[in-house]
Amino acid sequence: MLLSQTGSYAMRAAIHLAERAEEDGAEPVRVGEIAESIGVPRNYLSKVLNQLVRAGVLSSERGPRGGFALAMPADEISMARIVESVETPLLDRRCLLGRPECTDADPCAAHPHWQALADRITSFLEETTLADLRRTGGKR
Amino acid sequence: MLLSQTGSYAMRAAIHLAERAEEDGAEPVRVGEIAESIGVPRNYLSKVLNQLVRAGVLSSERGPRGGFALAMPADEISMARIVESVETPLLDRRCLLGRPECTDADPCAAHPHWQALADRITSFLEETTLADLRRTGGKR
DNA sequence: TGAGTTTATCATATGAATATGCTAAATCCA
DNA sequence: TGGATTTAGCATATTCATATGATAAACTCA
Repeated sequence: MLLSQTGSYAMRAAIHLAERAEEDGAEPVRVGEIAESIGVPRNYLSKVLNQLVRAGVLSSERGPRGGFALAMPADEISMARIVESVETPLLDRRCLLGRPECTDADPCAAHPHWQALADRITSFLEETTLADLRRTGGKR
Repeated sequence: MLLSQTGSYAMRAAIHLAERAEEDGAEPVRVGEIAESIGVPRNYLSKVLNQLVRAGVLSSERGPRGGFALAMPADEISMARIVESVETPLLDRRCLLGRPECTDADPCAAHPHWQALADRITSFLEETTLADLRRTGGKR
C-alpha cells in the first residue's frame, strides 16, 4: 500500500473539503460531517485534521460556525503536501529495500532499477492536486 | 514506503541467496550468515525465510550442511512472488485512498489518476527478478 | 455575561507488525 | 547409536500506528 491508513484519511478529508469549498465557498466544515461523509473514526480524524492545520494545509475555527477549510485553493495543494503532513517519510526514495546506508557510493542491489519508478511515483504525488481529485459531476 | 520491513528483509535475503548461488551453486546457506550479511535480526529472519519456504520460493535443509537456497533459478523469481509470500496484499491496486467499496461503478476520486501508475508499479514488481537485482561486479 | 458549540490537547487503549527466546524435529557424522 | 548442528514452530515481548475518551480552550450568539 502506497499510503498509510492515516494518509488515506487525510487525503479523503481534504478532497471532501475541496468539494465543499466549491459548493459553499469558504464555509468551515465540522469534523462530524467529514468523518461521517468519508466513513472514518471521528476522534481520530480530528487529530489528523489538526496535523493538517499545523502543517498549514487547512485552517480551523473553534466554536459555533467553526470547522475546517482548505487554507489555499485546491489547485495549490498537492497530494505530497498532504501526505507528508501526517506520515513520515512520504516515500523512501533512497532505497527500495530499506537499507539505512544505501547511498550512491554503496547502492543497494535494487537501486538502479528502482530509481526511474520512484521518480514517477514522486512526480505523481507532487503534481496531483486536490483540484485534480475533486469529483466533477457524477454521484457522491 | 512501498515494501514493509518484512518484505524488505525477504527481498534482501533472496538477493543474498541469488548471489551465493552464483558462487557455490546449490550449497545451502545458514540463517546466521544471511542475517549477519544483510544486518537483520536472526530469529525474525528465520521466520521470514520459513514463510518463503512454505511459499515454494526457497528450499531448506535441516542439520549440519543445512540451510536455505533458492528453489528455482534466480531469473524465474519475481519481486512480486517474494513480497506476496510475506505480506498481504502486495499493493492495493483497487483504491489508492483505501476505500473498501471503491469499484468501477463507484470509483474514488483518485481512481483514474491512480490506475496508470499502479499498473507500472505492479509491472515493475512482476517483471523484476532476482537475476536483475543480483550484484554484478563491484564491492559487496 | 454565560450557555452552548466546536476544535485542541492529553491520557490511555487496542491491534498489528516486528522482534526475541525457547523447545521440538530433522539431519549429519564420528 | 548418540551428540552436534540446523531449521521448524510455538509462546511471548516490544514497538508503533491506529483508535477512544475525557477535559481544556476558543468562539458565537442570545
